[in-house]
Amino acid sequence: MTENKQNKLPKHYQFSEYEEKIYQSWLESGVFSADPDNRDNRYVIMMPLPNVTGALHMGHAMDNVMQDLLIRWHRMMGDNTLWMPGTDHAGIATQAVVEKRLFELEGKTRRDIGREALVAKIWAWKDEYQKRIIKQQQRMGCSCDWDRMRFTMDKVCTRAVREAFYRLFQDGLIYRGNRLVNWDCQLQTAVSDDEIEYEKVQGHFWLIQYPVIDPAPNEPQTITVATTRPETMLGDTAVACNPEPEKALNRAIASIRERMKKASKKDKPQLKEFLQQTQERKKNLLPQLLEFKHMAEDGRKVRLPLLDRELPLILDEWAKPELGSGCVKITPGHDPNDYDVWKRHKDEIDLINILNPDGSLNSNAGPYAQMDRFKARDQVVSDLEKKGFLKHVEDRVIEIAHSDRSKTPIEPYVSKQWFIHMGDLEGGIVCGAGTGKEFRGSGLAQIAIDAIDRAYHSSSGRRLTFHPDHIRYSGTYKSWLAEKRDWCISRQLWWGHRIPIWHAEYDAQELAQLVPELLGKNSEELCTWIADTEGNLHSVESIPQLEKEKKFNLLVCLRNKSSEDKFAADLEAAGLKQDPDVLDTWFSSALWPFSTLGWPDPETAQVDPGQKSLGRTNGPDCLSYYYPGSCLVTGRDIITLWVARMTIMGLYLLGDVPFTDCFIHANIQDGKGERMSKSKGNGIDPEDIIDKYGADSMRYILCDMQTGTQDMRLPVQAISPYTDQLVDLATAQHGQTIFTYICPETGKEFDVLGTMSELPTAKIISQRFDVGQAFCTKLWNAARFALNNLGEHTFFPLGLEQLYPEDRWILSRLSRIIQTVTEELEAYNPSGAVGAAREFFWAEFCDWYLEFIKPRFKDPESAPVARSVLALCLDQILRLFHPIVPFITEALWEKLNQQCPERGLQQKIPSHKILAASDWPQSNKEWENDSIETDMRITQEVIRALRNLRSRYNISPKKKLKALLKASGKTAQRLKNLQDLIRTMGVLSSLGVSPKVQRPSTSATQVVEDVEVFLAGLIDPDKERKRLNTQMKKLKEDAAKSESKLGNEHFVKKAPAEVVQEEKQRLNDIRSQLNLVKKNLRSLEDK
RNA sequence: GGGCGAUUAACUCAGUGGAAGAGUGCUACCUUCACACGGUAGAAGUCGCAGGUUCAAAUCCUGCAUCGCCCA
Repeated sequence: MTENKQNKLPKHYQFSEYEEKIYQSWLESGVFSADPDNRDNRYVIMMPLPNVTGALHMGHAMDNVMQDLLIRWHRMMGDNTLWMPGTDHAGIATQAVVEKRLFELEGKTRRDIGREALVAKIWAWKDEYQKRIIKQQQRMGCSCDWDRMRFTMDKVCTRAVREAFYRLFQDGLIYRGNRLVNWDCQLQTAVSDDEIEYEKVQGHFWLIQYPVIDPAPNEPQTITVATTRPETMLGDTAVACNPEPEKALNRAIASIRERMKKASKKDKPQLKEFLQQTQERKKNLLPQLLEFKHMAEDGRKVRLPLLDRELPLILDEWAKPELGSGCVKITPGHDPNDYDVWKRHKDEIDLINILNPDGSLNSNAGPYAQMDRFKARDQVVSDLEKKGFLKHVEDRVIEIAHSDRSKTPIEPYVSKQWFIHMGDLEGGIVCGAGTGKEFRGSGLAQIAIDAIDRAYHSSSGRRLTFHPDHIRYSGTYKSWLAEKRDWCISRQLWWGHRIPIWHAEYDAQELAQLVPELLGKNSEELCTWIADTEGNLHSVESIPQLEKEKKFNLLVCLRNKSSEDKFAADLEAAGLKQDPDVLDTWFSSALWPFSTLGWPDPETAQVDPGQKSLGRTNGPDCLSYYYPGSCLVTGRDIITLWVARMTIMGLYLLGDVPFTDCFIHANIQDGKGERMSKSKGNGIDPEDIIDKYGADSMRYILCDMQTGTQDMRLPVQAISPYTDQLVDLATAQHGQTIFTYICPETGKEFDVLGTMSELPTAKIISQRFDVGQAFCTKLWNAARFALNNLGEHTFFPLGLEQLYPEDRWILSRLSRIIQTVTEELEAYNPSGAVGAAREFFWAEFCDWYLEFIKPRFKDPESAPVARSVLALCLDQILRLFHPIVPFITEALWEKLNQQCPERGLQQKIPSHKILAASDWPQSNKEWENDSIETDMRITQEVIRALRNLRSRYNISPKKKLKALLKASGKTAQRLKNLQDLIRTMGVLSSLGVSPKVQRPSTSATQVVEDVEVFLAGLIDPDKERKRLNTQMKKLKEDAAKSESKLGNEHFVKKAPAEVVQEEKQRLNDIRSQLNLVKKNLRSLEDK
C-alpha cells in the first residue's frame, strides 16, 4: 500500500467535530440557495411555518426532517430546489404567552401598558424565538434557503395580506356580522372552535320555576326550566315548549329502540331504563306538555324571576319533551342552541347580552351589573332560593369549554365579527383574475373541494393529491370543506394584521351626501360597501334606493399602505374609524405559498436587509418561477386548519393549487401512546437528542420510523440530574406532581418541565436513537475500512468482463437497490427507503462483499479491480444515504474525494466537491445480473450451513476444515463459479464440489436445498441423528401440508394454475430434500 | 354522539388473499488485523376476540373488546 493514510480516522464518528463545520461549508457553498433559472424541473417546499410561541419539539423535528429528506433528494436529482423557511406570528398563542409573562414578571396586564408597548414586547419575543428556531433547524441539517426566510408579519407578507383582503372584500366575500362566538374573557377575544378544549367537571343542574302570568283556570301556576349556568337566566328572552310533544316523544322512543338494537351489552341496561322513563313520561307528562302548547298558542307569558321581565312562551322543537320538564329557557345571547332558536323566532323574541367583554355582567343584568360571572352565579342562586323560585338542585358532571390559550372557561357571546363567505354564491366567483388561469367557481369552499377530485385539474393541469393515502386524507379534507362554514377572520387582539377597514354608522341620507365627496374617485385604491343591519352588502350605486329611516354601516377598505397614507386621515375626519381587530393567523398563513414569493408583485416586494430580491435578476421572478409549488409536508391535524385554506386562497387569488402533493406524515407519541408535547412533560427537545446522539442519528431514526399513516410510539427516558442514569418515564414513580419523578437510585425528585424552581430539571431523551448511532458507527467504519484499503487508488476504465464474480454481484445488487430506494422515496415511504438502503449496505455490502474482497488487497493482481469497485460502491452508498444522514456522508465524501477523486467503472462518474450538490445515483441495467445473484444466493446458503455446523460442533472459527459439496447440474455449476468465496468464507483447507461426492464416514452433514454439505473429520452420531431428525420432522410436516393442499380437488380446480404449479414444485423440492436427509440418516445407522 | 384509524415476537413497527417478517432486546459462542455502537449461530408469535365469505384469510365482511386522533 502506498504511503498510507491508514488509521487517520478514529474508530467512531465524532459528530460534534463535524456538524457545525459542515453546515457552515454548505452555507458558504451556496448549495441551499435557490434562484430562478432556465430549468423546467423545479421542486418547491414551503415550510409549514412553526409559530414563534416557543422552541421546536420532536414533532417539528419529524416534519422538518421529512422535508429535508425530500428537498435533498430532489436537489441531487437536479431539480431547481427551493425550500422556503419561515415563522408564523401565531396571533393569539404568542400574545397569550407574552401577556402571561408580563403578568408574572411585572404584575401588569396589556391594558396597563397599552397596544404599542405590548406589540413591541411581542416583537422582542418573536426575535428571540425565531433565532432559537433557526438554530434548531440548522442543527438538524435543514437545507433551506435562509436568504429567503419569511415571517408572516414582515413587509412582503403584510402586503400580500392586505391585497388578499382587499380583493376578497371587493368581491363581496367579506362581511361583518353578529355572531355568537366563543369568547375568551381573559384574553378578551373570540377564539375559534379549534382553540377550545372540553373538560369534564363536577357541576350542578338547577331547576327554576318561572311564574305564569295570568294563567287560565286549571293551568299550571309555574313552568320549570333547568340550567347548568343559572346566571344566564338574566339574559332569558323566552321559554320554549315543543309544538308537537306527542310526535316528538314517539320519535324519541323509536330512536331509543333503534339504538338498543345496535348497542353493546354494557349499554343496553341504561338504554332500557331510559326507554322505560320515556314511555312513562308519555303516559304521565304528555297532558301537561299539550297544555303548555295550548298556553303558548294562546299567547300566555311567564315572568322572569329576579328581573321581573315578561317572557313569551314560544313553540320550538329545541324544547325536548323527553328531557327535564319539557320546557327550556331561551338565552339567545349566551347559548348556541338558543341562538338558533332566536334566529327562527326573530319577530317574537329579543336577544339580550348580559356580559361585558371581561366576563363581568353589564347593565342588562340589573342589580347584578358589574359582578363577575362566577360571583353573579352564586348570587343568582342564592336570591332564587331566598325568593322561593329554586325548585331543586342536582349534582351533575358537565362538559365545560375552556380556551386552549388562557385555560379559562369560554362564554358564548354575541359580538360583531368579520367573516369570509365560504359557501356558494349566486353567479359564482371569479378565481385567478388577471393571471391567465382565470376560471369561475361556485364558491370558495367548492373550488377547494373540486381540486382534489380525480377528474379535476387546474388550467395549468394541476390538482392536489395526498400521500401516502389519498383516499383517507382527501376524505378528511373534503368532509370539512363540505360544511362550507363561514370563516370568522377577526380576532380581538393586538398582535397581528389589523383589519384594513374603516367604518361608521350613517343613515341613507348622510351616506348620499358623504360618499360622493369622500370616495368619488380612486376606485383602485379603496373599496366601499354599505352594510345593512343584517350584514347584507349594498353597492355605493344603490345608495339612493336604501330605506331612508334605517341605519347603515359604511365600510371602506384601503388597499395598501400608500392608500392608507392618502385617505385614512380624511376618513377619520369624517368620523370613520379603523376596525380595532386583527386578522386570524390562518388568514396570513393561507397566503404563505405565494405571499413569501412576493405576490402580488415580486418586482416591488420589499425584502429585509441581506435577503435576496424576489424580482427578476437573471431569470424569471420568484413568483412566476416557484408558484405553484410542489409538496406540502405536514401532520393530518393540519389538513383542515391550513391545507384547505391555502388551497382556497391559491385557487382564488392565483388560479392554481399552491402545491400538487401533500405528504401527511404520522405523528410521534410517547411510550404510552400519548401525543408528545412540551406541556405534558413527555416532549423531547431535538437539540437534546442532537447533543447526545448527533443530528444524523436522530434523522436516521425519524426516517426509519416514518412507515406510513400510523402514528408511532417513541418511549422516552429522563436523564436523572443526580446520577446521569436513564429513568424510564412510563414506569417511574411520580413525585409531588405529574411532571416530577423520583430518581430510583437516589430517591430524590426531579422535574421534566423546567418550571419547578426548587427542583433540578431532567433532559428527556429516547434510547431508540441508539440504533441511529450504531448505524452511523457502522457507516463510518465501513468507509474507514474502504479508505484504508483504497490507498491512493486512481481511476482506470474497466469492462464488466474484467470483474470478479463478487464484484459483478455487488454491482448488480447496487443497481437494484438504487432503484428500490428511489421508488420508496417516490412513494413517500421514508422507512422503506432507509430499510432498503440499510439492508444493502449492512447485510450485503459489509457482511459479504467487504469480507469477500479482503484477501484481494494482499494480491497485487486482483487488488486494483477490487479497489475500483469498492470506491465506486462507497461513492454510491454515500450518495444514497445523504438525504437521510447528510452530515456523516458529507464528512466521508470529503475524505473519499481527497483520497480517490475519480471513481467509476467503464467511465468516470460525474462528481462534485460537495456531496449535497452531487447527483443522485442512477441504477444501471447493464450491471444487473439474475444469474450471478442466484449463484450468490446458493453460495451464501452453503456458507451459512458450514458456519452452522461449526457452531454446533463448537469448532473455532479460525480452524480450517475440509468440506465436500454433493451437487449436480446447474447447482453444481453455480457453486463452482463461486468456490473461491466458499473456501475463504467457510475457512476451508479444501473444497470439493461434485455429483459423485461420497459422504466421508466421519463427517457432519447438512442438507441445503439440493446440496449436501459434508464437513469432514467431525462426527458425533447422536448429534447428527438428532439434527437430521429435527430437519426431517420439519420437512415431513411441510410435505404433509403441501400434499393435503394438492389433494384438495377444490384447490386444484379453482386456484389459478400458476399457484397450483408453484405448489407442485414446492412439494417436489421438499420431497427431494427429504430423500437426501433420509439417505444421510440411513448412512449414520450403518455406522 | 358522528367520522377516521389501530390492535402481528418482550419493545417499536413492516406485511391487503396464496407456507408469519425486520430492527431492538434476549440466549450461546467469538476481543477475527473496519466496526463489541461488532461478528456468527439461535430461541421467541392461536397476527385482540367471536362469527362469516373463499379452494385458501394477519389480509375481505359483520359483531364485540381495548386504545388513539379528528369533529360535535
